[in-house]
Amino acid sequence: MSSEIRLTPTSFVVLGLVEAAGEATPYDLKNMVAASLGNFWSLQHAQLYSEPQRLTATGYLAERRETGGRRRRHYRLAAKGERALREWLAEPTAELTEMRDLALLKIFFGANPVAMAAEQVEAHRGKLAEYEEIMKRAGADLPAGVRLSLEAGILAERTWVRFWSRHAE
Amino acid sequence: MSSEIRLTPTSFVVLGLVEAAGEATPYDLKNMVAASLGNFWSLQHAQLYSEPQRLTATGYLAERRETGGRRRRHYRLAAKGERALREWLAEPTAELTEMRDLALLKIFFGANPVAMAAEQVEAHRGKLAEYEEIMKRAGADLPAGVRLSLEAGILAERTWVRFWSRHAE
DNA sequence: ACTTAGACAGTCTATTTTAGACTATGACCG
DNA sequence: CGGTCATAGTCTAAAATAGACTGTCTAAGT
Repeated sequence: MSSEIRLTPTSFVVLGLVEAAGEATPYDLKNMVAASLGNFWSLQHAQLYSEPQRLTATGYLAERRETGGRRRRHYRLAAKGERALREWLAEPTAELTEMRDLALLKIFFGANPVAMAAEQVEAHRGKLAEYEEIMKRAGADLPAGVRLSLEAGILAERTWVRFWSRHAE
Repeated sequence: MSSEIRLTPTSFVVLGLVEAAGEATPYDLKNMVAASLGNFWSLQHAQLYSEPQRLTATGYLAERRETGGRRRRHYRLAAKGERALREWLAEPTAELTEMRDLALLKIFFGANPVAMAAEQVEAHRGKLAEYEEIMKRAGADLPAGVRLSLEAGILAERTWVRFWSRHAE
């Protein structure tokens, strides 16, 4: 439990996922991210190995290490982590969606929108279809928060499909 | 012109802005970012001091330094930078919008959406109003690409206002 | 029994980016 | 002349990214 660290969004992603799983290895986390929140909050898989170590060193997580075989590390929430997560969840934020859209950046600097549009429409349609599929299959059993963020993703993708379609000529 | 560097989106932001300005100091760039693309592609102002140096060292930009006073550095596009920018603009991308939304992340992990919604509606309404104001005042004279990305921002903000309003109860 | 392909699981490094404190210069006002 | 505000720039530690690289286990085919 060395000197304190700053808790970043990445930290809360780890804390939140570990809580949801009860106990998880970095590899589990990686799969959880890929299947859900990775769609709207991307991070490097290497982070899912280093961040839990940071959080363990400072008492937010507890680690249990396999003695044989791959000596995997299994993490669970420590009381301190639980508390930190609760507090973070309770605190509303006025921070806005931050977006990074390479296609839009190119347009801004004068790239030809028609040339961009075809690929973008297709890519966004694909994402939209994927989300709608998840919603159709699993929508009803999803935890409320997960479903809500999925809905947000669907709305956002629809917006982009509309936007780019308009410029596809 | 030392060993090559990787050109990142940040590099193209600098190249693009320098081209638009003809010649610019980091401080000019900082103001340009704040007034326009900073809304949809955030970056640290310190980057606008270090990135042009990187680009100058590798021949993408040319630097002219004031001899007296503040010894400001003025940058303009070198032929190599011009070429790189052209190529980047011409190349379409299938990369999707990447978004980072703290409020949504909290919701995902079970935060109370009603508690989040009030602040979010207000913040997004504010942003939307700001964009619409710019569009109303300057819309007609804006370069096409700039106007288009502004339109995209407006659509996105409307989507978010609608989403959060629905949950504001 | 042996091998090998593919899924599973994790590590590493260099570079970039972020957060944000800190410093300095010039211009104008009383 | 001194203060204050806008202008302009620097610095550092910590965190994140890109992506190559290395192992381990299982199961199917030979």
